[in-house]
Amino acid sequence: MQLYLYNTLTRKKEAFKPIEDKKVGLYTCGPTVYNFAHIGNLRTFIFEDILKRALLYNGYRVKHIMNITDVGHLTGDRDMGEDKMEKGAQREGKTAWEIAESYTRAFKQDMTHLNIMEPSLWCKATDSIPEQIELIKTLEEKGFTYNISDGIYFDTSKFEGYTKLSSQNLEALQEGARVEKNPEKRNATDFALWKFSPDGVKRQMEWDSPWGVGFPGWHIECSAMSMKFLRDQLDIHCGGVDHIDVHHTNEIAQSEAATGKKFFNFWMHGAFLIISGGKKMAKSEGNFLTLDSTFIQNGIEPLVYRFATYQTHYRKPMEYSEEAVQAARNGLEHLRNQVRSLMSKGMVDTASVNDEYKQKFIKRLNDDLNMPRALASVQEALKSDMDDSEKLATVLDFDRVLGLDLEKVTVSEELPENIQQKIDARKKARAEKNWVLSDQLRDEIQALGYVVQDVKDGMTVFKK
RNA sequence: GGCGGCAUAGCCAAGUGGUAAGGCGACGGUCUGCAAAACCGUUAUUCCCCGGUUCAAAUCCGGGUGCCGCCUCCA
Repeated sequence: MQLYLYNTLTRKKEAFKPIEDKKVGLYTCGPTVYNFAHIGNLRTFIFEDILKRALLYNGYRVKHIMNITDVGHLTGDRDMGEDKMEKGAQREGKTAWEIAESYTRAFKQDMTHLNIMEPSLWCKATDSIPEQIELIKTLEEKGFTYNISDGIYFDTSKFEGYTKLSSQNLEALQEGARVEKNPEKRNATDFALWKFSPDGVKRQMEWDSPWGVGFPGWHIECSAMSMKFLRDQLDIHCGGVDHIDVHHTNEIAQSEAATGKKFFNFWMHGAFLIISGGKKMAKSEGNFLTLDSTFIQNGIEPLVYRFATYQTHYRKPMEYSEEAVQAARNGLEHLRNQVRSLMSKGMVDTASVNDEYKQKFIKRLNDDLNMPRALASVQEALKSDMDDSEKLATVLDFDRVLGLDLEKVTVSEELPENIQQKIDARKKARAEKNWVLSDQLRDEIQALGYVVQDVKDGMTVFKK
C-alpha cells in the first residue's frame, strides 16, 4: 500500500518514493548534548521512530543516521554568544567532552525507556570535523563564502532559492528582526560555517583549519555527515518545526551550493509539545520536564508517554497536562489488560493476522502517520467479532509499529515461593468461603506488587 | 512588525463538501461472596464568533476573536 507523507518542502502530502527501490536513507537531527532532553524533544524522537517503524512495516529497509551535536551550537544571537557545550561545562565544573558524554548517555537511556529504535549509525559532530572543513573548502572554492573578523560565513544571497523550505519573507525579516546584528555580515540570514576561537581564549573544543583555529558552525555538521554516511541516499530528513526556517534552510543552502544537487527529497517536521495553558518547553528557559523527573520519579513508566503522544497527530501541537498523562496511563493499562485477557485464553499457533483490519491500520498509518486513527483501529479490532487468537495476532502485529511491548504483557509466570503459598492458601480459604481470610491474603499479595484477579475457574496473579 | 499554524464533548483528540472516529473520565448494566479485570450500553442536533457560496459546510470563501510557533537558543 502506498505510503503518503507530508513534505514540508512542498507543503503537501506526497506519495513517498525512495531514490532506490525499497531502501530508505533517513537522517534525523539528534540532540545537542549540553543538558537532558525534555519531553518536548522526546516527542519529536518518538514521531521519528514511528516514521521509521512505518517504513519498516511497509517493507522498506531503512538506513537511519542520527547525529549528536557536541560542538558549535551557540546560545546567543545567531552565530554570536557562547558555545552551549562550553557553557554547560562551566555550569557543571566538567570538561566540554565530559558534558557531551554524560548527556549522550542520558539521551540514549531515554530512547531505551521509550522503546525508540536505535539508529543504524550514531555520529558525533566532533568525529567529522575534517569532512566539515572539506565542505567549507568546496563552498569557498565555489565563491559562496566570505571571511569576517569572527569567522567564515555563507553568503545566502548567492544561493538561489534560499527560502525554498521556509516561508520567510526576507525583506520583512530584515526590517522586523530584533536581532543584535553582526555588522560585518552582508545579509541577515548569512550564517557561520567556521568560527574562530576568540583572541587569547583557549577553547576546550577547537581545531586547526585552513582559516585558523576554531570550530564549525552548527549547520555544517548535518550537511557533512548526511552526505558522508548516506551518500546519495538522501530520502528523508527530519527534525522539529523550529528547524524549518533556520537550521534546515541553511543545511539545504550550503549542501546544494556545494554539490549542485538536490539535498533530500522529503523534509518532515514534528510539532511542539505545549504545556497546557503555558508555553513551549525550552532547554534554554530551564523550565523543562524530563522523562526522569516527570515520569520515572513519579512511578509512571515511560511508555505511558509514548502512548500519550499517539493521541495527537505529529504535525499538531500537543497539549501536555497531568490529566492527559493520567488518561494515557489508564488507556495503556486498559490496552494491556485487553491483551492479557486474550493471552490467558491461549494463543493458537496457526492464528494469523486479520487482513481486513491490517489493511485498515496500515491505510491510516500510511496517511501521513495518522496515529490517532491507527490507534483507533486497534480498539476497533479488539471489539470486532473475529476470534480471540486472530485478535491477539493482529494486535501484536500492530505493535511492531506502536512499540508498546504488548507481547511482554505477562499472563502467567514463575511466581516466588512466598506468593505461591499465599495463592494456595487463598484458594483454600475461598473454597471454604472464608472471605475474611481470602480478602486478607489478597491484600497481602497485592502489597507485594502483584495483581490478583478472580476469574471463572480460579485466580489470575501477575506482577504489576 | 513579517511569516506560519491551531480553535471539535468534562479532558486528550480524528475527521478538509454528504450529515461528528478513538481514548480518558462519568453514569447505567453483565459477571463476582466482595473487589479488580473484562464485556455491553449511555454520554457533541453540533464543530470559536459573524456573514457568504452550495441541494448539502466542522470541512470552501470573506471578516473578526483567542491561543501557539518561527523570525533570537530551541525538537
